[in-house]
Amino acid sequence: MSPVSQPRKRRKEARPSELTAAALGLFVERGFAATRLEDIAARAGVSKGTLYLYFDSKEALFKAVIQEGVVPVIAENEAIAARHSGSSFDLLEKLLENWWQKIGQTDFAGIPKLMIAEARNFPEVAQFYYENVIRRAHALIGSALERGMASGEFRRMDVATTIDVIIAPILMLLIWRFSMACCQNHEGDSQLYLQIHMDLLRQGLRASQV
Amino acid sequence: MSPVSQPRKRRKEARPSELTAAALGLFVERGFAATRLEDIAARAGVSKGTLYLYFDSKEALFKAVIQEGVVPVIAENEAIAARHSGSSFDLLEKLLENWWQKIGQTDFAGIPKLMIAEARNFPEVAQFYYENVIRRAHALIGSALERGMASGEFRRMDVATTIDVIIAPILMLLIWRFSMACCQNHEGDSQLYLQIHMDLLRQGLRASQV
Amino acid sequence: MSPVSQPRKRRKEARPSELTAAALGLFVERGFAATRLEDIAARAGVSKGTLYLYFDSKEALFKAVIQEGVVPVIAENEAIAARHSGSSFDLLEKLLENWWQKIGQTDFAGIPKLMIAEARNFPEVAQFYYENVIRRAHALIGSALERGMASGEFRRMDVATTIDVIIAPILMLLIWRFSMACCQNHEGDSQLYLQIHMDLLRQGLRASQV
Amino acid sequence: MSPVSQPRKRRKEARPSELTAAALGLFVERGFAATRLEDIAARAGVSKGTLYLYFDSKEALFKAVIQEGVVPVIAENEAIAARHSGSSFDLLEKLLENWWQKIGQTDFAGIPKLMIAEARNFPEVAQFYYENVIRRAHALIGSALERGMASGEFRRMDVATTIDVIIAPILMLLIWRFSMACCQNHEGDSQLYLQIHMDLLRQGLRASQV
DNA sequence: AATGAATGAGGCTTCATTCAT
DNA sequence: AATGAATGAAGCCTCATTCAT
Repeated sequence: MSPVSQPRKRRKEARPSELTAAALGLFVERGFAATRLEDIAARAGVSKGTLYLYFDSKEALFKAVIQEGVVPVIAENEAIAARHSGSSFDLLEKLLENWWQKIGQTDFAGIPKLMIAEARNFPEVAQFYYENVIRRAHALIGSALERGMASGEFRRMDVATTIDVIIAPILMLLIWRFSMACCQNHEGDSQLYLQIHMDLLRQGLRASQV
Repeated sequence: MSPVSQPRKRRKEARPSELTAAALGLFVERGFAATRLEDIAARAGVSKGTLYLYFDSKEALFKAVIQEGVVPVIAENEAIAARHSGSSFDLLEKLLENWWQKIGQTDFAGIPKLMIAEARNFPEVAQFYYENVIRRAHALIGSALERGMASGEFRRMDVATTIDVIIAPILMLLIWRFSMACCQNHEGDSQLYLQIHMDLLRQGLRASQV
Repeated sequence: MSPVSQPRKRRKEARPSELTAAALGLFVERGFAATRLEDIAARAGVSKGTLYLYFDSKEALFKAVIQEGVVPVIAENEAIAARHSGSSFDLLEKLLENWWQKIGQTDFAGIPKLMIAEARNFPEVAQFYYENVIRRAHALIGSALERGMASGEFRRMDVATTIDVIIAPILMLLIWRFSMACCQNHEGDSQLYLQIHMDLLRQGLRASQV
Repeated sequence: MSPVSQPRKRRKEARPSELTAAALGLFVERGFAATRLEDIAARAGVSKGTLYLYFDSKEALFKAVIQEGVVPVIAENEAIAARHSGSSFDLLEKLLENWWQKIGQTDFAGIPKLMIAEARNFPEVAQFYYENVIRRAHALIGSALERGMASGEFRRMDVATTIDVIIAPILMLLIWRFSMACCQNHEGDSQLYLQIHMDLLRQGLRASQV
């Protein structure tokens, strides 16, 4: 209860996320199989055995990494959509902006690459991620598109597939950053990339003015 | 000299690509580190040791897989672009069509996912892939965009970044197929997906009609 | 802090030499290449993996075996020579006696056979052994011979080559013990062997009395 | 029967010894276990499979190497001893001279090192070598010593052990050449070495005058 | 007789996991 | 709670041996 004991306690409670953070970094960098628990422990500043105090196995650690990666940004965006009143395209931009703040510019940005690389090795985890992130994100975009079509702002389209096409460049931005980006000698400008994506969509989705 | 002696020789020459084909399949499915050479050998119908008659190591096999994945479809597309005379958007569609035939519907479709998952573990291979595939593909799209801007068909844009945005959904189509696709209960319709992508682009790239 | 915690630590420190001892025995018996790490581990009462906690590789273990085999007997003999005051032949006998006590009758006796069998496969190790053992031993014998020649006790001779001839039977005694000795049905009497060697030398080195 | 067919036939008959010669060289250089049959085949200028036309296994090849190494020099020396009429020391010198010509300066010189290194792995081969080479060589030296003692030329001695001491430097000369010799920067002078050995023996074996 | 492609047992090495401290 | 020494299963790779040509 003394102030001295606080850092210790906070430390203890913070441990799991310190460990998953270290694990996420290495899993993204090298892949699940090629990452050694010893390296994760070293990066987190603990010993190998300590990992087993918090996670039953390497696989359990992986699951925790992904589950922790499902941050409440989806819920946030659902709330944003719920109270949005402007144009549908504005909504899409707001959602993207929030995603960019909460995911794209944080360590969680590595999750998509990791999940894609390991989906087939961990089908249940992939399923979990799909249900809790992808499906909800799709629904979110989908309702924005439906809303825009209903109002006449967007042209008619196959919504389900259009969602995939819209999301693809956004995911790819992150995937690229954690894979081939090192091969490019020029820095990619994420802001510009996202802006161009939205520019294309603004015009591409618009109901043709006759 | 006799035709009888051929099968042996033909086998010898055909082996490497039989092996890389098997390896590609498993690398895409499980990742490089999680794939056992024994499984690759089994899939190719040979023994473990046989792999070493053709490749020095697992890593060398990986390199061969990627290098063999650089099929001449790029050159083909360069030729298509060179002799194209219609609208620039038509050119983009032709290039996509050929890519879909030669890559998207073949075993090579797995290469992008594999390369993305392993890029950081094999920087030289990634560099090779970048130089020989990505850079040339970018140049190809880029010249089509420039051509369309020059003719007034396309609106003005930051070409370099727009290329990335345009390519992203195409790459993502393949990446998805070899990763999260298994989580979806509905079949993805690739044709529809590509068509929608092109629809969005057709309208999105068009110079605004006053 | 408690004495109870000691055994673990003591073990940790004692391990390397337990392992090299086991390795020496098997390397001498079967040769480096024909010895399996698993057998070394078994002889030392540990598991295969434990070896790698202390040595990076089989080759590193070999090096350690040799380096540990360079016991300070040479230094001891150098000290003996430095303070010797009797006849030069007496000195040779003292050196031999000490060598016999500290090397010939211990596990280190196997080193010469091992080193000879593997010298060409491990040139750097051989070089190390040569510099730290052989060269110093030669210098030691050499100075005894010079001393004896100077005093008139020994006849004139080509010292460098004579050293080799003198050492040969001593090395051979050990080499034989770890190789062909098993083919003989009679026990070799090392004491007698060494005594006869010295007898031949006593008379063979003596300056002719005219 | 045509002259043209001769080289072929000679070739065929010569094969086994070409193969054992290549094998001896590599066995001596690297040891039995560390030598690959492929390298032996390559050195002999044949393919790996060809070895199995002449030898059942790697071990059989090793046996053949040793057996072929038991050249009739022993028989020769036995004949020399039988017809010798001069001093006993002269006989020892003659035997050594012949050995030096027929073994010491030929490829067979590597046999002792090889046999010593592998004796414990191939006890039957070692036994064979012991019976057919070592025992007979010992008997030869032994009878010369007995002869010299009987005539009063040599002093009294334990013959069996003295033989070992006498032979040791001779064996060591060869063993050294194929092991540690590479560590010395100066060339060893074998002639001088053998001469010094005999000088020591001449004086060392002599019956004390007076 | 000769080849060399193919095999698969076996060894070195790694690393997830356990457990005594 | 934390450590890190120890384990042993498993994978990469080698190479003696076989066999179709």
